[in-house]
Amino acid sequence: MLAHLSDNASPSIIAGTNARVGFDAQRNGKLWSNLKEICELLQLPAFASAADEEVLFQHVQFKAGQRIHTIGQPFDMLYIVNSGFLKTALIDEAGNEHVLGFPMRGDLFGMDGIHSKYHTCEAAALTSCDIILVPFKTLAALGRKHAELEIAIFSAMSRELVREQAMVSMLGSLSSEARVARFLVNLSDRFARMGYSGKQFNLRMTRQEIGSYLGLTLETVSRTFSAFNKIGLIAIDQRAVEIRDLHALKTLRRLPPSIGRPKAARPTQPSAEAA
Amino acid sequence: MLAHLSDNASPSIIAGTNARVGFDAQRNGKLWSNLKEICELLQLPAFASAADEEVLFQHVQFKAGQRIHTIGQPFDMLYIVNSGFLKTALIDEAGNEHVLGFPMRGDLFGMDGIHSKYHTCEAAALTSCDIILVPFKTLAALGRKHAELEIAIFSAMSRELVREQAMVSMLGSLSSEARVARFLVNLSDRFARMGYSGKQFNLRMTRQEIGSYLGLTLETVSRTFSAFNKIGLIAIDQRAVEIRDLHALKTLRRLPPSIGRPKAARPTQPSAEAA
DNA sequence: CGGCACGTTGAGAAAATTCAACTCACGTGG
DNA sequence: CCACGTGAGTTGAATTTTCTCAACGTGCCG
Repeated sequence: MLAHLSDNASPSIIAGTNARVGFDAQRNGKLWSNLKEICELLQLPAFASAADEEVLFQHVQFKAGQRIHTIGQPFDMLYIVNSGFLKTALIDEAGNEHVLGFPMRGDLFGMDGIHSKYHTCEAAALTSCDIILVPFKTLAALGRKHAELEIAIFSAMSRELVREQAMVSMLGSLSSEARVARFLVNLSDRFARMGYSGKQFNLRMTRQEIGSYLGLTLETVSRTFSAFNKIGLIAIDQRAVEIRDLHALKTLRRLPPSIGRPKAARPTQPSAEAA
Repeated sequence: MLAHLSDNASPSIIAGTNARVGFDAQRNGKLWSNLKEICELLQLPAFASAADEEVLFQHVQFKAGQRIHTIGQPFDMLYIVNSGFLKTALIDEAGNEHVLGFPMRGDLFGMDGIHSKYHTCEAAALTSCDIILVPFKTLAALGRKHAELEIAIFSAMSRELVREQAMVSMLGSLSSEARVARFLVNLSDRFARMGYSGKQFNLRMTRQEIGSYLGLTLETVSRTFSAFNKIGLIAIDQRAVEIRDLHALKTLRRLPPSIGRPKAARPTQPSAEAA
């Protein structure tokens, strides 16, 4: 119960250029961050002049299940995750959700809306979240003022582009096992970078959401987890994961045939038998 | 035989801020474009002050098979297609190519390199191409000068992001037939927008490249084309395509079972038979 | 203590791949 | 000028992978 929340996806106070820090930082249990803090959070090289900027960005809390933005909603903000876990997703014509990513601390999202001025995907909180609102116009204006910041914004978008390209490549060519393995390695990396254990962590999303993200069914995800568990690559119990053999997960391409589908070893010549 | 080309992916003349238009536009058979022309080519709203900019951007010609940039190559340019057809692709650890897109006239590419300062994918010409070189530093500086241009660059990157998200969603959830259908519809749209016929056109890429792009094997692509041909959605002969039923292609989810795989109608009860 | 969403597991079906043979178009060199 | 080699494309059959459907555990919230 972190804070009282207005409602679904429409924070009524607009982040921007008002506010003195000491006072407003505490008001309503909300926080405000300056440009320097944001650069650090995003792991951008905080450039010299950033410290001089007095612009403050508002934090807003969301509870699990709440949407930060929805499909079709007019775009005017970017969002930075200060804490908590989210998912971003597309809804296709048939009404099926397709998960695009799982933003967490330090991740920037909402950039899908820049082009059409409307969001083309939705973002929802998987846990309680603390999100920093970054009015796009404010950010663009700052970019025009500070060359390093402009480049940093381009860079952040480029990074997202590269990430999605890797995703496309993975979906296009890897087996289900390899996809699940890489998903775990990726989570492990991100938890480690956040200062948490990269070896033991809790999944914040359902098998369904993982499957949607990886282009697999929830059953295939579940079976693959079980198979990894059986051969000692991981230990998994519900949402609690322990990475046991990171290297194997990183390099895994395909499981030996007999593991995933427990079938008697097949003779190399499947010729005359089983009459 | 459009022009004499230096070599693979290393145009020796650096585009930038030199050059008087009338003279250099013809020198060496090369062309130079100003900011206004580029905005038009990219279908950006050409803003007022763009016309005043005297910066010129160099064109370079590539022949089919040549690479515009390679993986690992230091990034300093963006590229705009003035004419011709290309592919962009990732090479995975196993050495397999994974096609990411097929840039054509009006498309901007090379943005993958902004983040890491090195290109993470390669771009190769499928036909003879005329490419405009846009030094990234020059573009960023212009963005800082013109608010509308800065927004337009963000917008172009956002559009690419949304395009890739749609791709991820497609790879994650659509059948092979639906993917191929959408691929054809997408090509049709783009040809039409370029002023060519959206009904009849030539594929510039192999079945292998289409398959790689769609996350399918070349055989599946070929079979799907044949099936579409058989039921009259398209007419196809080698690389020549005629779109016969655009609406059906747009809405296709899955082919009726008997079409793709010509098998005798199976009894609803596959019980006692085939002794 | 239900009710219910989440997760696991199995068996059979469907989709797509693999392997293989064959055809076709095109360009090169004899 | 035509034979021939080669890369591209087509098609078939068998196999593999993944999905679908279904049943059953499990843990949590009201």
